[in-house]
Parts: sequence; C-alpha cells; structure tokens
Amino acid sequence: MPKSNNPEREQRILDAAVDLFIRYGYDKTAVSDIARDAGVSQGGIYLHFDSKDDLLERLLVREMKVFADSWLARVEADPEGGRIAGMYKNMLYALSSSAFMAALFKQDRRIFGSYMRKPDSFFRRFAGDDMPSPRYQFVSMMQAAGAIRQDIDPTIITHIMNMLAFGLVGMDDVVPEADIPPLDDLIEGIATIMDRALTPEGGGSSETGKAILRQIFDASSQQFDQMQHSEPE
Amino acid sequence: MPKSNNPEREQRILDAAVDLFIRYGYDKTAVSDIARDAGVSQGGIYLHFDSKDDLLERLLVREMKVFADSWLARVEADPEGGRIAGMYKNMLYALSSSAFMAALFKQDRRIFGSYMRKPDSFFRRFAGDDMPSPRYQFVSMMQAAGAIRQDIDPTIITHIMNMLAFGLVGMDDVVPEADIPPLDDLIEGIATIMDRALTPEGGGSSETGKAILRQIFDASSQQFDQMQHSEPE
DNA sequence: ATTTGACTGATTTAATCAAATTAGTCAATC
DNA sequence: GATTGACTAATTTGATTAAATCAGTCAAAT
Repeated sequence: MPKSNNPEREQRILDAAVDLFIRYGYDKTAVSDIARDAGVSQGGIYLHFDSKDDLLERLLVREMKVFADSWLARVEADPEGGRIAGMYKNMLYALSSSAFMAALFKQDRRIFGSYMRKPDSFFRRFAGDDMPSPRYQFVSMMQAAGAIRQDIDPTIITHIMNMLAFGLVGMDDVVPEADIPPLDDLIEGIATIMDRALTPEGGGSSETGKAILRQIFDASSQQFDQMQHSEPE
Repeated sequence: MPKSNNPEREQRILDAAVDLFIRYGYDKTAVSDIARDAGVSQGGIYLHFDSKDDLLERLLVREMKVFADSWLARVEADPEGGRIAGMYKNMLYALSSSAFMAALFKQDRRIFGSYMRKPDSFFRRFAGDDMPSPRYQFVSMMQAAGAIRQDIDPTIITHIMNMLAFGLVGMDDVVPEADIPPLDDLIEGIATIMDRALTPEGGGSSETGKAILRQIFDASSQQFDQMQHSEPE
C-alpha cells in the first residue's frame, strides 16, 4: 500500500509520531505536527500511510514487535531468563521501558483518544475474539512442560500476572510518585514472589523455558504477519 | 455540627447517597435526588450535613469504617485469618464486596467527579502526608513479629499488595468481562501465591497476626476519630 | 519519479447566551 | 422544637454559530 519506498523515512515518521502521541495524545496531534517533527511534508506522510488511523495502527504493530524482541532478547541474555519468574520479570522490564506499550497495556484514553472509540479499532478487534491469548497459551505450555507448578489454574495465573503488570504501569495515576518504590526493586520483588509461588520443586531448566518462549514467539509473529496481510483496506 | 439528632435518618440519607453516587456519580446526583430517595425533604439533608461535600466526606468515613469492620470480622472468623495470606485475602474480599470502597481505591473519576479536583478534597489531604500508611505499618509489624518473611523490603511488599488490589478492582475497565475469572477463584489464587511467597518457614501463629491487626485497627480508628474532630469547618 | 505545500471540504473548537438545574436558605407549617 | 419545600442566587447545560483547525488531495516543483 505504501506509495513510497523509503523505509528510513517511514521509521522517522513513526518515531516522530510516537513522541507526539505520548506527549499530547492521538487527538491533539495533527498530521502536520508529525510531518514537521519528522522533517517531511504533510503530503509525504500519505506516501507511507493511508490515513492517520493507518499510521497509528502501523505504529502499534511496530511497537509490539519492538516490545516482543526486547522481551525475548532480555530473556536470552538472562541465565535465569527461562524460568517462569525470569520470563515474567523480563516482560515487565520490557513493558515498563516503553511508554507507548505501557499506554497500550493500560488502554490509556488520554493517549489513544477517539481512536479507541472507533468501531473497528485495534482494541475492539481483539476484545471480542474468544481464542486464548498468547499469554494464556504461554502459561499453559509452561505448566505442561513442568516449568510452572500445576496446582493453580492457568487462567488464574495469567490473570494475576496481568493484574501485576496493570498495577505496574497504571498505578502512577492513582498513587503519588513518592509512594512508588524504584522500578527495579519493584520488579525484582515481584520476580521473587512469582518464583516462590510458581516454580516447581525441581525448578525446571531455564533452557526448556526459553525454547517454549521462542516457540510461542514465532507462532505469534507468524499469526501477526498473516493478520497484517489479511487486514482490510 | 448536625442540627438534628436522628441517627437513623442520617444513615438513610447516606444509604440513598451511596446508591446514587455509585450509579450516577457525584456530579450528576442532585441533593434533591438524595432527599427524595431517602424520604426526606431537601432541607432535611442540611439538618445533618453542612454541604454536599460534607455529606460525601461523612459517607467516605462511614464506608471506610464499614470496610475496616468487615475486614476484621472476616479475619476473626477465619481460622487462618491471622496469617499474612489470610489477612490479605480477607482484605480483598472486604474491598471487592463494596462498590464504593472499590471506587475509592481506584479513585474512580466517573464517581467522584469534580470533588476529586477540589484543592482540599479527601484525596489530596492524604496525598501529601509523609507519614507511613497503615498498610505499610501493618507489613512492618508483621515482619517484626515473624509473620512475614524478612527478606523482602516491606515497602515493596506493601506496594505489590496495592498493585494486586488495584488490579482486582480496576482491571474490569480494561479487560472484557468474559476474560476475568470468578472473583473467589481469583482471590484464592492470590492468597495461595502470597502464602507461598511471604509466609516464613514456621508459618507464624494465626493468633499473633490477629493481635497485630487488632492493634493497628485500634490505633487507626483512634487516629481517625481524632482527625475527624480536628477537621476544619 | 518523487516530493511538496497550498488548497478544500469536513470537523472541531471556542464563544455566546438563554433555559434548566442546582446547592443551600429560611419563613411557614407541623 | 423539628421539619418542610418554595424560593433564590449561582452554576451548569445545551443549543447556536462563527472561527480555527484538521485530514487528506493534487497540481506544480524538483
């Protein structure tokens, strides 16, 4: 669909957009603002994107990929990264290092504004589908592989993990800054708790866990690209 | 300050108010609506409360007391209620059983509306103070008494507990209803995790924990009544 | 062949103001 | 003395519209 073949500039546009969206929100960011900050003309935007909505959706895809890559890289680099606590911990690090992903996770209305209310927005497209989320699949597989204790329902574990991630990125709206412990301490504390609560007696090999994560990761990105392609307009 | 001595009616007014606030929010609830639902004349409200704001604040105090009582009662009735997981679990039950307390905890803007923005609202009055929260005191004392493992900073534990509570009452705004497990299963799962992560080897006697909770509870309510009295206006 | 930026129709914002609603009062009633 | 509800000043709501801004286009420039 892009009428221009200049990937570097396309990335520059998305870089400018992500800054502006985070700072002012989707509604209060004009396409001309993005063009200015990216050093492109207004019309130039439309050589790469069909519409402002399309731009946001392409940005969402990019940031989700960056997030997934960042997560996987952290896991691979961490000797304990294949254990459940290590995976979760590295997910939280990856999540909290990206303001955009954090906003996506907590569905920040200030940032996504009117886009969220659109009938076929990214948010609504995923809300209705009843296939198991990648996160749930992940917990199930980890349990099957003996890397997570099997005496708690995977649905519950998944949801508790979501709650903690939600609290991590969302509670600063409710609690004064000063009451929030340093991010690293907090994430390490969460990891300690999850390790004690979820790691089976044996402990499970870190390599097995990493293999599972790679597997889910590959399956998800394939599914992702596929969905990408079959997307209307 | 009340110009009328009719506690039963005062409670009726607060009962009507809490229903309306939850349903329509503070801003969209008129004093005359409260009067109608409580079976009192408009002027009758002002025989009990100085202003609409005063009414809300008195309601906050009442609901906080009800919450605390409910928590303590659940703990006392639960043989395991004095262990850290039991206390936390019963707190979550008490919290989620009161829509008003849940709204207070997540600082629901839809419900508290313009009141939240007032310069000396209940919310702001507590935001600035740098004395340790009751919850933090509670965790510290439990640690000192050997009822919580001492290898995690109490600040972190407190905050993680807040995150989970926040996720419990707040995530239904973000996740489709269908994706949220039954409340009981969820709370029991959280309790299991907290038990494994925080209970020391010995386990700690449930009675010791209950004694601590009673102590904090008494100290807090005293401090509360005191603050009540010294309140301006 | 690319890229631009002036241009346009559509939407959003901002200002205005009359009508409706509201919080709080107080003389009349019970 | 306790309670009421009609009343009022103040605020909020909603309808209206002019001005400004915006997303997207396309003829002209590079």
